[in-house]
Amino acid sequence: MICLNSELDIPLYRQLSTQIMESLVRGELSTGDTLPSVRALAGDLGVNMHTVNKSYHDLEAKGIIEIVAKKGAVIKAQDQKITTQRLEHLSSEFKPMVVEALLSGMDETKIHTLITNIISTVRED
Amino acid sequence: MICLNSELDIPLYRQLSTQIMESLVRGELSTGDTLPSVRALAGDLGVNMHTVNKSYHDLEAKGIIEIVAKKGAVIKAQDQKITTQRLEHLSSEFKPMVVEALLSGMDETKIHTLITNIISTVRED
DNA sequence: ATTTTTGTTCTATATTAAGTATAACAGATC
DNA sequence: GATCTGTTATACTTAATATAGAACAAAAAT
Repeated sequence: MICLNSELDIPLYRQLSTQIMESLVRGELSTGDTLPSVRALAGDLGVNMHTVNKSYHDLEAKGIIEIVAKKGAVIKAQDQKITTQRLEHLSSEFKPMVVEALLSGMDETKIHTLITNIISTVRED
Repeated sequence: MICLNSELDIPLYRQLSTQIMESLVRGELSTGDTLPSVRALAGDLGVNMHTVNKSYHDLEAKGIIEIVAKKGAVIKAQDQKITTQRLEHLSSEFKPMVVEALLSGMDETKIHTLITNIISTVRED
């Protein structure tokens, strides 16, 4: 179940993108599945059509879904090869947080444990 | 050496905060050290005084420095105890990236390796 | 004691991101 | 043919980011 919170300082369209990606990780969504229409989902979530549309295009830019004009959005098959470019992108996004964690007094082992716990909660929730 | 890039879609004040935190991790800055005045650093970096000021207050909010009015900004001693609250905050910030990494085809082991590499580059650079 | 430097505060402006709102278009579906 | 679809366009609001200039009062330097 998707649940958005406008009180958070995370944009609604990004909350939606993340939660759809989490559903994919959990296996609640699989390759070939069709996402609801932007109007239908916007109605369900109580947000504007354009907010959902932006999220879908966000997911398309990430290579997660494919939007077929005037038909709908379909989950794409995930590449199992990680490109060097993609790895560098992920690295630059992780870096500021790793620095923050280190300054909070966490060592490498504790950060690994944190990551492991996050993976567990994403898979179980 | 601090280097800002206005072409990136990361705010200048946040780039500055992160790079100061990296200097701390590397040991180039230590508890008790004084940061340059907001005007001096702004002049060196070619940005506005208020941008540096915002970064300093960002670091103060994170508990990294202490700003003494009309004197300067000093590096605070870092807490070595991680509160549950802080851990949950870090967890919620890491989560969207962990999900992205998983969908990129990375498994838990590969994410751990990525984190290890990031820590190495931050400490050596 | 005067000057300079300091962080702070205020006003102002410009740009961009985020979100909502409405409308119209044209292809796909029923 | 009517409905649903993603798309596109315009318009508006709010907030974040960044720059700019000015003024204030306390600290530091001379």
